[in-house]
Amino acid sequence: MDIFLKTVSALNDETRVKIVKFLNIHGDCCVCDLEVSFDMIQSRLSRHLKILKEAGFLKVERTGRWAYYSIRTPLDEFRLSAIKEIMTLDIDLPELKKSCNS
Amino acid sequence: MDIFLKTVSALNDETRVKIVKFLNIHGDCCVCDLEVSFDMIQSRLSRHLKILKEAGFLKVERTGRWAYYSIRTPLDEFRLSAIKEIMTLDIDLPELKKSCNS
DNA sequence: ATTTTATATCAAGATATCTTGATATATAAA
DNA sequence: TTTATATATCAAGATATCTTGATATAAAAT
Repeated sequence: MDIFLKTVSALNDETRVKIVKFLNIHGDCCVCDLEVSFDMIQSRLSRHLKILKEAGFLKVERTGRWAYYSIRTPLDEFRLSAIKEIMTLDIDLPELKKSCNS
Repeated sequence: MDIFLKTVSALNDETRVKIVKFLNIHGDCCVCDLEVSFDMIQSRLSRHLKILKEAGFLKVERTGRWAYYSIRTPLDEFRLSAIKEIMTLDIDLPELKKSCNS
């Protein structure tokens, strides 16, 4: 039950739904690129990424000072179906902007 | 987006997850039977049922003074996959107890 | 008509989540 | 070794959600 609720509550936020769709479209992104793309302060973004990661939607790979977040694979059927549903949503996503020297 | 968040936030509560699993196992139940089965005060139960109904998981049929809640059909793929996931969860459900004269 | 039964809704306190700004950590550059 | 950059975490206020108890509605029984 706890894992299910963690999974579901991770999806229960407009910002995180946008992040999931954005990463599913663009693949790996470092935090600073997401920061400028979404025009979001860093602490807020970092927190949302952590929640999505701990709910099993994202993985991180660290290289130097950068942390690259992406959709975790493989995903179980429920998370997959959630992402599939998110991809059908008519959401206004920002453009991908590159900011750092990664 | 709004509908998706409504759907997801309906699942974001242990009580409602239990109700969904219970109704999926037992079929139609009136509120008072759920009330005694779950040993839950009526206003609380009524609120959770409303949230699940408005999120598209449940339907109500009224007969006399009774309101029978059940899993709505047909369900779209995402809601179906959520219920499927809920059915796999190892949750302690109460016994079905009959209370009213329905 | 009055009372009882089943359900819904509302107000208010308790609890959880989100956002911001400040601070911590850790790698790389100077 | 000092400074700059990238990311993470924490504290506190703002906002949302949950629970309870009180009240409302509406059908059936008396």
